[in-house]
Amino acid sequence: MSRTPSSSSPAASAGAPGQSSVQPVQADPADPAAAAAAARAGEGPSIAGVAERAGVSVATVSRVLNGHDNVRPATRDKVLAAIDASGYRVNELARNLRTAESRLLLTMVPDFGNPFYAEIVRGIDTVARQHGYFMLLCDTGADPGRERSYFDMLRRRRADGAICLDPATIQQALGEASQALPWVACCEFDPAVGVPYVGIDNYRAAGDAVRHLLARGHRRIGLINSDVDYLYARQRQQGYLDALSDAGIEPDPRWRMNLNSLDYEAGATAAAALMQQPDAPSAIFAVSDTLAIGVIHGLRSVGKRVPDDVAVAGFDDISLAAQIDPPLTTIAQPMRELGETAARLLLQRLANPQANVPGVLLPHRLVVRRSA
Amino acid sequence: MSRTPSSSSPAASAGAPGQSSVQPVQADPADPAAAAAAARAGEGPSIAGVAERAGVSVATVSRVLNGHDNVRPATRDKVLAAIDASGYRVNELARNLRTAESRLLLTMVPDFGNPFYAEIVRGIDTVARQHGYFMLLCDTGADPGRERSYFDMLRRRRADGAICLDPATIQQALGEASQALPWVACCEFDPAVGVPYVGIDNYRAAGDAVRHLLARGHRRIGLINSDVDYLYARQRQQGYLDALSDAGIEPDPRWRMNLNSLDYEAGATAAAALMQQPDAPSAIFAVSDTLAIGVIHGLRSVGKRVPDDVAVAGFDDISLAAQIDPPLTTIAQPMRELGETAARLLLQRLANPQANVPGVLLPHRLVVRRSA
DNA sequence: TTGAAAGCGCTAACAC
DNA sequence: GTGTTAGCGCTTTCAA
Repeated sequence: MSRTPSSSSPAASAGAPGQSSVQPVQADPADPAAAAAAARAGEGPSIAGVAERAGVSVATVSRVLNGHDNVRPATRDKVLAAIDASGYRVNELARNLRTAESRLLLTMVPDFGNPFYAEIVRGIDTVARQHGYFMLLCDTGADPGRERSYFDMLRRRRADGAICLDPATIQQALGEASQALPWVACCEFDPAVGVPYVGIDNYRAAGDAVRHLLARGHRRIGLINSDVDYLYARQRQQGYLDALSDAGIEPDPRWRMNLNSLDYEAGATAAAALMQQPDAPSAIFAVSDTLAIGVIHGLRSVGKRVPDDVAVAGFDDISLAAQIDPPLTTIAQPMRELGETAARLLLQRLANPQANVPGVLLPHRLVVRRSA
Repeated sequence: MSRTPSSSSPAASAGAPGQSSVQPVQADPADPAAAAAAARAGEGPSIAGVAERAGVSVATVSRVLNGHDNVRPATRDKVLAAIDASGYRVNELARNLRTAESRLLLTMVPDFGNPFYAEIVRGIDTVARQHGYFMLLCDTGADPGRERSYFDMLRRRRADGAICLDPATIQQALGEASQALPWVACCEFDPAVGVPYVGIDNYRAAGDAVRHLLARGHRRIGLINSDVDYLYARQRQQGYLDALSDAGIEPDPRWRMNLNSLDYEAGATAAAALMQQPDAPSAIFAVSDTLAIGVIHGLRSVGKRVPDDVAVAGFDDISLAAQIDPPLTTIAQPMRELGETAARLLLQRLANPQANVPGVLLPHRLVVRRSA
C-alpha cells in the first residue's frame, strides 16, 4: 500500500480529499477579535472570521480550503496564515448541507462481534477512508426492523450509501422499496433484487469441503448449518447435499441441524446433540468457523476426539482457526477483499448512479489442517 | 439499465417540492413541471413542499416533525397526511447544521477485530442508540497520527463526542491539546489528564491472577505482556511483580516478555520462546485472552501439555475463553458495562459540559477453569 | 484573481 | 396556534 509522501497522515486528509490540510494550531489567546468570534460561534471561528482576519472574502477562503488553483499564491498564504493563527476548523455540518453529501458510508452487519464480519468491515473501512469517506458501522442483529430503520438513514441523507451484509431475505424486502437507493450487498445477495453484490460461490465451496471429507473416507457426514434465512446457508446446504449424492450417498436428514446463531456455544450444543443418536456422523461440516470451534468443544465434552473419532471442517478461515487444537480444516474466504470490493462497488455506484454495476464472485480455497 | 418513467417507487416519485401539484403517490409522468422540480431537488420534497401540500407554513411542519405540542390536532393531521403522501424524509444534513450537532459519537479502538473491544463497542452502541446517537467506529491501529486526526473530527463538528480506548500515552498527548473537547476514556486512562474515565483495577486484577497461580503451587510464573505504552500493561505488570514479591519470590526478568500485538500468533511465538530457556516457567500469565489462547497453542507446538506441564491464565474472559481446550482460567472484565458506562459518561458530559464527571472503576472477577 | 450574494433545508425567535 | 423570517457556515455562480 503506497502512501502520499507528504506530511499529512492518510487519515488526516480523509475528511476532505483533495484539499489543503488545516494544521492543528493553538489559537492566539491574546487576540480579542478571535476571542469575540469564538464566543459568538460557540466553537472557534467560522470562515467569515478567517476571511476578516486575512482581509479577503469568504469566497477566497473557501477556495483555499478546497484547494482551487485560481488563487494568487500571495493571497493563499495570507489565508493560510489566518487559518493557522485562528485555529480554524472547517465545519463539516455546513459543508455537508451545502454539498448535499454526508461522506458517510453505512455498513450493516448482523453481528460485528463475529470475527468473520470484523475482517470484512476492516476491508470496507480501508477503502472508504482512502476515498475520503467514513464508515458508520451498524449492528442489526439480523433484525428486519432495525435493518429497515438503518436503511432509512440513506433517505434522511445521514449516509451517502450503504453496504449490507444482512440476510438475503431481508435484502429482498428492502430491495422492493429501495431499488433506487445507493447500496450494495456483500456476502449475502439475491441476484434477482438487481443490486450490485460481491460474494463467493457458496455452493461450490461447500461441495469442496464435503468432497474433502469424503476423500478422507467419511460416509456419514453431518451438517451444522445456520438459519436458512441466509442465502449462504441454503447454498451451502445444497452443495453439501449434492456432493453426497454425487458420491452415491443418501444424505440422512438426522445428520443436519439448523441453528439460529453462529456463537461458539451454539455449535457446542448442536454437536453434542448430534452425537446422541445411533449411527452418529463420523465427520461434521460446520458452515462457519465459530460454529466449528464450538463443535470441537462440544465433541470433546461428550468424550469424542477430533479428528480421530469425528472429523470437523469449518468455513471462513478466521485467524483463530489455525490456533485452536486441533487446527481447523476450513474453507478460506477472502474476507478483506470481500469488504474492499464491496466498498469499491458502492463508490462506483455513487460516482455514477446510472452505471450498471456488476455482481462479482471471489475465489475461495480449501485449507487443510488437522481437524479433518 | 435505463430509467423507467413509469412505476416510480414512492420514494423516487416523492417529489414535487415547492410546487402545488397535489396528487397521490403516483406522479403524473407527463407533468413537466413535476419532473423539473424533482430533477432540481434531486431527492424528494423538502419541508417547504410538505408545507405547501398541507396548506400550512414550514414552521408548523417543523413543529409537527419535532413533536411540539403547540399544534392543533387537526392541523397536525393535515401535516402528517402531507408527509405521508409525499414520502417526505427529514434532511438531517440541514437539521444538523441548524442545531449544531451531528448526533454522532466517535469510538476509537486500537483494533476492532479483537473480541475484547468488540464487546465493549457493543455496549457503547446500545447506550448511544438509546439516546438517539449513532456510533462512528474508528480503528486507529493505536497509531498516534490516526488518533489525532480522528480526534480532529470533534473540532470539525463531524462528531459530538468521543470515546477513546487507545493507549494512555496517546491520550496524554491528546489531552494536553484537548482538555476542553468532549471525550471520555475507556479501559485506558491517565487520571492526571483530567478526563472522565471508566476502567477496572488492573493492578489488583493481575495480582488476583498471579495469586491464583501461586495457590496452585507455582513458583516460576511467566508474564506475557503487551506493549508498555498501555497503562493496563504497566499496571498488570506491577500487580504481577508485587504478588510474586509478596510471596517471597524474586521475579526473574527472563520470565517476562513484552509484545507489540495481542494476536493469537504473537502469543504462540512468545510462549514457544519462553520455553526454550532452562528453568522455564511452570505457569504463564498472559494479559489478554487472545494472547493466552495463542500461548496454549504455542505451548502445544513445543510439546507442552496445559495445564499439566504449564498452567496458563488469561485476562478479559472473552466468550471464546470457555470454548477452547482446555477452557481458560482468566480474569473477567465487565466488557459490556465498560462500554455502557463510557457512553453514559460521555452523554452526561455532553448534556452538561461543566459538570464534573467522575472516573469510575468497575469490578473484575477471577474465573477458574481448567487451564490453571 | 477576487468579491458579492444566493441559497442548501431546517429550527426557533418573534409576531400576530 | 400559526406564520414570517432570520440565520446555521459553507460553496458556488456571476460580475467585476
